[in-house]
Amino acid sequence: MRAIALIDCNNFYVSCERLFQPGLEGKPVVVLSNNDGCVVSRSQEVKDLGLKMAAPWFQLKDLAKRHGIIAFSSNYTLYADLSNRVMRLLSQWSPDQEVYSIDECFLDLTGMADLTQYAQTIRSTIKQCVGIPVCIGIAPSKTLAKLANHVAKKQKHYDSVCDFNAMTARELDTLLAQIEVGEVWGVGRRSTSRLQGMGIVTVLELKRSSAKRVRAEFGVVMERIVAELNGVACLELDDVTPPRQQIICSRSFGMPVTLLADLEQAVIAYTSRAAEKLRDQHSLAGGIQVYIRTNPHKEKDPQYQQAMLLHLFEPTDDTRLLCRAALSGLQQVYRSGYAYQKAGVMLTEIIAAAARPRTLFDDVAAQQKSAALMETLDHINRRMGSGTVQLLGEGVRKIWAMRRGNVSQRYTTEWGELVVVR
DNA sequence: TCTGGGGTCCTAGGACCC
DNA sequence: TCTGGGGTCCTAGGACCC
Repeated sequence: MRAIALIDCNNFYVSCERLFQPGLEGKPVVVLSNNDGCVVSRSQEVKDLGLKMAAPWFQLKDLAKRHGIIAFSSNYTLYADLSNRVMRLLSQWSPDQEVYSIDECFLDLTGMADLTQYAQTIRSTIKQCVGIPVCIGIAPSKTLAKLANHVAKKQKHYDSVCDFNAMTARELDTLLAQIEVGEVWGVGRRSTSRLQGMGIVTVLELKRSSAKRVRAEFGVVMERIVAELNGVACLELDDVTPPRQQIICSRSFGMPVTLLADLEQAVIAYTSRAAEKLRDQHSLAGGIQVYIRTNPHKEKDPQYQQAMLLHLFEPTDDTRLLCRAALSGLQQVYRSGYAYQKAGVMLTEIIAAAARPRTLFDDVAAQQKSAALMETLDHINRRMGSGTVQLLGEGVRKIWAMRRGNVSQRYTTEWGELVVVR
């Protein structure tokens, strides 16, 4: 039988913070989104308090004070590094790995003997070598593996590993009858309430529903989910990550921004980040979209949002050319008299750098100069830290920069921020 | 009275995920 | 005062073509 494992780090960002401050073990801890906006990771103690995922932090401050909740700003440099360590280690247990997100991956364990024991070994090795606790679900399809992982997390007697393949069909169905349909991977809020309206409330009911009816009501995506619940693997492991088809960099500002000059700085900064990602995957972009918006939560304020897509003369990965286009778009959508809360850029029409279309009019010398300059820029910033060299247009004062009230150190990637042991 | 059929490409919007 | 960021896939509808 096919055996697909889903390994998921427990409260990943919180676990990363605790790793370097072990005194926080057992205490309620949250990690906040950019700008300290929402709660994006909660320790078990915080979940037990009933605090919801993605809740706005400013509404919770009183509650947090009462319960002594410790809040961290997000530190993606740290999380990405620890994630890489976990993933690299996990890749040793199977030739077939799909890194699905920063804190979870699929492994194909088909053919391995004694899977529960095998998974326990994986778990304890990750804990010992990196220090991050994980849960593991095993099943014949990805969708079921996600569910098995959910069970491993919620039902303590499974000891963090749940293998559906080791159960009888009847045992599995009994378990599925206890889980709400909204827990299924790919069934979001909208579909949940529509399914409930059709009388499909539990996972077992969805599993047993008619494929034809589901297809007619919801389309092929839901039809596939039902097949996967029945143990028919429709989704393969993607072990090579294809290059992104779009690259987005957008951010809310630390304070409302009204001046075009400040928006220009932000747009140059975001375009620069996006262009770095573009070059990282050896691609060129043929288009760039820029957008700005006011704060939709402030209903009393005048609202405005506008986006503009610009097509470049030819595909490029040169930060300067992308910025020039982005700025021209920004100047066209900008209206004075609004308090802007967010800006963003999106690179589109992405192609492989190797597939750059050649024309009679190519200025090869200019292209080579551009490539050399971008390579040097990236090299310095990789070596000396991001932002060491930047376009002057990004500005220095940066009043729009995001708030990060309590960010931890980059313990694993900066010499100056290593842990100090007394 | 009656106005083809089939295909592609693009865009916008919806839904979902972490 | 204060509400994240980055991505994918699917569908419907319009434009256009032969």
